[in-house]
Amino acid sequence: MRYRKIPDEAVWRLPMYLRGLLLSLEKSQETISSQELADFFGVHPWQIRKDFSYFGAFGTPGVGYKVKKLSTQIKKILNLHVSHKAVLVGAGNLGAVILAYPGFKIYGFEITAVFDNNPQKIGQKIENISIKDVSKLSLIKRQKIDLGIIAVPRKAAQEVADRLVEMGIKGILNFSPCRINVPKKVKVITIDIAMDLARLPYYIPSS
Amino acid sequence: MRYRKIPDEAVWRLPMYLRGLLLSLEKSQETISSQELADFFGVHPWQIRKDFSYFGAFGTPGVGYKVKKLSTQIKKILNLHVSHKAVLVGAGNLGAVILAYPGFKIYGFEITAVFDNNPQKIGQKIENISIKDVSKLSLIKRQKIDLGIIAVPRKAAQEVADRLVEMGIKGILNFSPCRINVPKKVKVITIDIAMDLARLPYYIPSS
DNA sequence: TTTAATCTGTGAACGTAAACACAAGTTGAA
DNA sequence: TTCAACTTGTGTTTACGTTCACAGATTAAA
Repeated sequence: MRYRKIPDEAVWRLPMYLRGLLLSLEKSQETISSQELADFFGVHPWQIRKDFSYFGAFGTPGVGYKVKKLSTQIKKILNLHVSHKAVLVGAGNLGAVILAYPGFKIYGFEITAVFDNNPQKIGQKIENISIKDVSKLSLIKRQKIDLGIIAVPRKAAQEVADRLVEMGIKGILNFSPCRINVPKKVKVITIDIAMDLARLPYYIPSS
Repeated sequence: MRYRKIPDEAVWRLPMYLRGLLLSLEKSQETISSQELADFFGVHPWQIRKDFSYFGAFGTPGVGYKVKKLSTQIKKILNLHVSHKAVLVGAGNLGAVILAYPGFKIYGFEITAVFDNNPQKIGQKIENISIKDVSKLSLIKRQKIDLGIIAVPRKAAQEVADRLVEMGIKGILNFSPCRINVPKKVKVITIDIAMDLARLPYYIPSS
């Protein structure tokens, strides 16, 4: 394959494909075709093949893809072949849900530290992790944590992000409904539930 | 303006612009330029002007946009000028967080019904809404509810979605980590936290 | 009234991604 | 060994979205 710029969209879709593959793997399926995968997600098979082709040739003509092999390769592309440690800031209701969320494991994520600024919460444990004072965030420097999850009120989000960047965090999942500014080398993904909900009514014919 | 197909991406960005406008409105700002708005989100001003232009001309050359007027117009475009009622299915930890989430209000959303299948939860109240048996979902037909929020385990998600569609729900916000099949007229947005997190490590140089 | 500064709205140019079509590889049956 | 059925990988075409550049509208100052 000649060199070609990899579309952001292709990278964006890989985790989706990976989820499907891991599900097939659970069902002990050995091989899967682009058609099967496509049906699973409601996309076109050529889209999937094209996306894979940016990263190499993983399949066998006439057969399809080895589920196990392909999922391993996608994990490698996404840098998910090694497990990642994450720090959670904000131990409120949302923080508790995130901590208890079972879905992180299949991607190899582990939340190993939790911080909050509420004195009543500091020292308590949720999901077997004791909540520490956010002013002691530098504690995470000893561990190899490269991801941060922000689940604090909007007004505190930017400050927390700044601190996380100082501590060497490379990627941030932000649940506060606001943009946060970080150096270019740090990747931020913001999840804004209300905004997502606000996208629905456009497609609903008004009553 | 000549007729032109409106890019999905433009629609997608409108709720973002709206959030910025509502924030400016809180600060009693009267007018705002595309440049100001753009700086706020880290995008280009011509992108914003172009996006608006698909829906009409809202600004004044030499002045900018009236914050209040523009936000009203965007709300109208997004069909957010009327408030929307939503039903929540799944009163677990995640459900409780969603119910308590303060961000829905500014877009005019209100969760007016909650369902679960756990007998221990049915009858209890959270946020002053009593949890009802999911088998009695048809109760919502009397109310004018057009949005559904799914916060149940993956295996139950499709079934819940089917029921919601039966009840006439037009849009679904799905927090289960799976695709759900619905008729074309129903719009679904799926939020998969783990998948979003899985998108980060690609951008992190491996250690 | 004139001029300079400001800012919007939009056609056109450009760049990127999706969709297509098919060559080439693989399998299994005849 | 041959042929038919199947599936991948990718160059090309088409569609779409972004960026650009500027005409035209507005304001404020001279």
